[in-house]
Amino acid sequence: MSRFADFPNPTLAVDIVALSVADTRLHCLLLRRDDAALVGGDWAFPGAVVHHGKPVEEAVARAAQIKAGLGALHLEQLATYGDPARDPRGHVVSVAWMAIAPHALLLDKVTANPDLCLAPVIVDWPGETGGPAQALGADGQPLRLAFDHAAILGDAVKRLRGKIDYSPIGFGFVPPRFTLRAVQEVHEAILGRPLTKPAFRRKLLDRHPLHPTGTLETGGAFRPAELYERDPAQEM
Amino acid sequence: MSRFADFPNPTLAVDIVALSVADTRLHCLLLRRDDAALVGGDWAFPGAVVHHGKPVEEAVARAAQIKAGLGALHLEQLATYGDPARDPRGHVVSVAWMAIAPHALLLDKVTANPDLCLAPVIVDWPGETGGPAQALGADGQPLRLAFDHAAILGDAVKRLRGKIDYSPIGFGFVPPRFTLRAVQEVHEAILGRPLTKPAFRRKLLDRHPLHPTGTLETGGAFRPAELYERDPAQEM
DNA sequence: TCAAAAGTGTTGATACTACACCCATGG
DNA sequence: CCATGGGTGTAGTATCAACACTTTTGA
Repeated sequence: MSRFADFPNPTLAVDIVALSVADTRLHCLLLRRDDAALVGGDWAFPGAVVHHGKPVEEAVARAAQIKAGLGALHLEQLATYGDPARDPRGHVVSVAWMAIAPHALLLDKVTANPDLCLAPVIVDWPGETGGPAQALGADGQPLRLAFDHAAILGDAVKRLRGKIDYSPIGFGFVPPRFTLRAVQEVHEAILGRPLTKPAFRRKLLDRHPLHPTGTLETGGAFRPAELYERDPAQEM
Repeated sequence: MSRFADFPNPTLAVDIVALSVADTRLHCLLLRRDDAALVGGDWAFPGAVVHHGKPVEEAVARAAQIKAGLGALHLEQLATYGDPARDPRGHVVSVAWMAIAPHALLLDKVTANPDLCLAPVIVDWPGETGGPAQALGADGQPLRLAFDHAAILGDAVKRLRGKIDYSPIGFGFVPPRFTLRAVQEVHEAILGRPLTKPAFRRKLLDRHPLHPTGTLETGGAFRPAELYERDPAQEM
């Protein structure tokens, strides 16, 4: 390490793109910035600096748990963003991570912390083209995101769209017991288009080992749907 | 940046996984290490340290061009590896990049630099399971790779296998004018299994805008194949 | 004219979509 | 018994893999 100390080093950080689905729409967790004028936006993803000698995952845990209050959830590395101009305060290279959680879990943290918000996510581009994404405020207007976080958000959506079909990642958005309709809403929110119910049900049931629990949804009007759960041996 | 200078920082570096296909087998470019005892292996991917204020891509260019002599080729970020123990000399977080090139291009660099080699790549795991990969020496025995480079190599192959079907990335392994058979060999090398010719031809021609050039392959015995080229407007 | 590889046509199986339909429940 | 969403059956279509076949060249 003596050899490396000679080089002037960029700072290394992580940013957490925490996502959930509600009302057939993707939402992301954002943290209010005091220094909006300095960092070029009012809102940003929760982040943390990587410390020397500690795993990158330690910074991820710090950003996700302490700053945003998240517990155990699905975490996946997205990409690393290294433009020297991305942070006006200095050269900060950031490893972006995507966190997937049921909406209620993120909502709890938002109500507990007034500096957090859960903003609906909008993408302009169709399919898997790629590009930046927007987060909407309570008034329906796009929020000003700091740094390159609009681009990171777009990359997160692109990653999700690319793997939602074949991977079990969609189950990260629903509680351990869920209706098939809830999973369908997750897929519709991510893909940004409606799906046909019978086709979706069948694909889901033969692609993933799901068990009907026998218990039914409660609280809804009309016929209650059956609750399913994933095979506990399966991982993301 | 004054705020960030307080934190002790890991060193940030890049590693280049340069890949090509020959003899229906994937090959990777490796650099001989003088310090094999220190870094835990005789061979490693070419790398470079990221300098403060310079884009990460600048380090990629340095690692790819100066150390390995590569020119313009397809580059794609793989992932970032941050285990504090991955480099015995100190905490070095590395952003791994995949470089795709025609085999002849890498072979030229290897013959020009005796510290480089182009090693066949072997994976134990089937399909898209994932896991570490091995690079073979001239004697057919696995080479000792430094750091976590066996895991990085495995991740590179996994990425390739995941996107070779729908993405045009396979064309990065062949020259601008190529036979369809050459592209098929690339796909077979990446997937690790034989493909049927008619199905492959049709899928390739449907999915990508390819133009027959009218000129034929030369130098082969038997019937020469037609040379195709990609639509110049298309990008990776 | 023969061997080997280029390139094409056809068929059978599979997967997916779309539509129609039945079921169960609260009011 | 009616409106509404849960859940299933069926048929048409597009996709894909395997096989057989024809074509073209060098020796």
